[in-house]
Amino acid sequence: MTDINFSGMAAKPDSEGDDHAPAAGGRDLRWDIIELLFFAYRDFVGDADQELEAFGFGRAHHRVIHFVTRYPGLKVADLLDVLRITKQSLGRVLKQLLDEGYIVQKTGNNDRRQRLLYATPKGEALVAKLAGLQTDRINRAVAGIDPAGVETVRQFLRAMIDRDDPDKVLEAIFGGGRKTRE
Amino acid sequence: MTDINFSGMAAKPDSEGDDHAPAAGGRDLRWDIIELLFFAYRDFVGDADQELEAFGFGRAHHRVIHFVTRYPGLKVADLLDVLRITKQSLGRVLKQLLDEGYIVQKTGNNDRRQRLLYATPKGEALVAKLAGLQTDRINRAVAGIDPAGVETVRQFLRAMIDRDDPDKVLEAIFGGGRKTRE
DNA sequence: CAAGATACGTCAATATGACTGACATAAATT
DNA sequence: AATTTATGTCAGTCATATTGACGTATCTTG
Repeated sequence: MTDINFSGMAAKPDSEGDDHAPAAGGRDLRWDIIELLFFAYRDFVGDADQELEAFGFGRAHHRVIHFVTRYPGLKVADLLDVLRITKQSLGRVLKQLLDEGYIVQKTGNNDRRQRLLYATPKGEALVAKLAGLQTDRINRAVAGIDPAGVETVRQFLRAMIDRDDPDKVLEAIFGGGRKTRE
Repeated sequence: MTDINFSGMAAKPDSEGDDHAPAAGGRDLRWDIIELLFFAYRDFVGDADQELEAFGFGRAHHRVIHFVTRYPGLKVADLLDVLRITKQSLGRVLKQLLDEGYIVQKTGNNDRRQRLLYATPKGEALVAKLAGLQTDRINRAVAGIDPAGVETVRQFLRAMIDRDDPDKVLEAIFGGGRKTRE
């Protein structure tokens, strides 16, 4: 797992006076969320890892095929914004997915320089398989939470995201308007 | 960023009948959480990246110094369980942190083979700085959420974590109720 | 139209953080 | 005394990321 820097809890918090973390006893109110995010995300992405191995892919492939499936017609430049990697890094992974038939490119109608990306049925099937594992985990996690609570979770996650430079995908997520769906 | 495989939304979900994701319009109820987790985590860990660069460290260093600060006296073996990496991978990073004075080792009292890890004031200061950025983000995110809602968020995150093989740190986190060392 | 900017692809070199496998040492356990 | 455990380390490899440079097709602009 990667990558992931994850978090950090502070040894000497000073922001709220009362917030400090005495070793393993007496849990605090905010740093525990840092840790929870680390472990939750670690296990969440771990779900897909085993499956990916069977296909000879890594997490980078998952991210690419996922967003292409989810946002058909995504341009290469859009993908770079979303993933925040360089085109050189994307290149290798994207080429593999193209060569192995998980993604196809179509020349843009308005701008023929663009290569619009689309998942093939093969690609969609892979994404569906991987997403199934993760939605299963999410469904289990929200099992004991009422609809209003689930909306609160969504609100929290949305509020954790930077909105300074919303790329195309983030705009879709945030509905362009207010935070909640619309 | 690594690292991080992240998520995936499915193109053809079939688990709940109603859960499917039509491109970028008509957002669904579960797959959006997959994406939200990806972006939230991406930005969350991104907070620390710039700071780490200034110190010449990477995310791996952050994870190590963080947990050592948070759980003083952690054994090397405990750290391997938490981070889920091999000792070879940990070795290089840990050695750097030791050499540069962010961490010190002490021989275990009961078992003299053990190297118990402790953060130095220098190490704690770094962790505090990094954690501050992340708790700021969390505090901003929960600003519009009432205490009960925040507890719901915590409940959700806890439920996202695998409990099969709880390591020492996870026990502390979940012991919140009773096993926490206390 | 010519010049420049843009979207994309690619070659080359490098870094980080992970891996497997093997082996060494000290200290605890049997 | 033999074995197991906790840790460290050497050596090689892999996946994914980086920067920098360059090429080419295509769109935009003066």
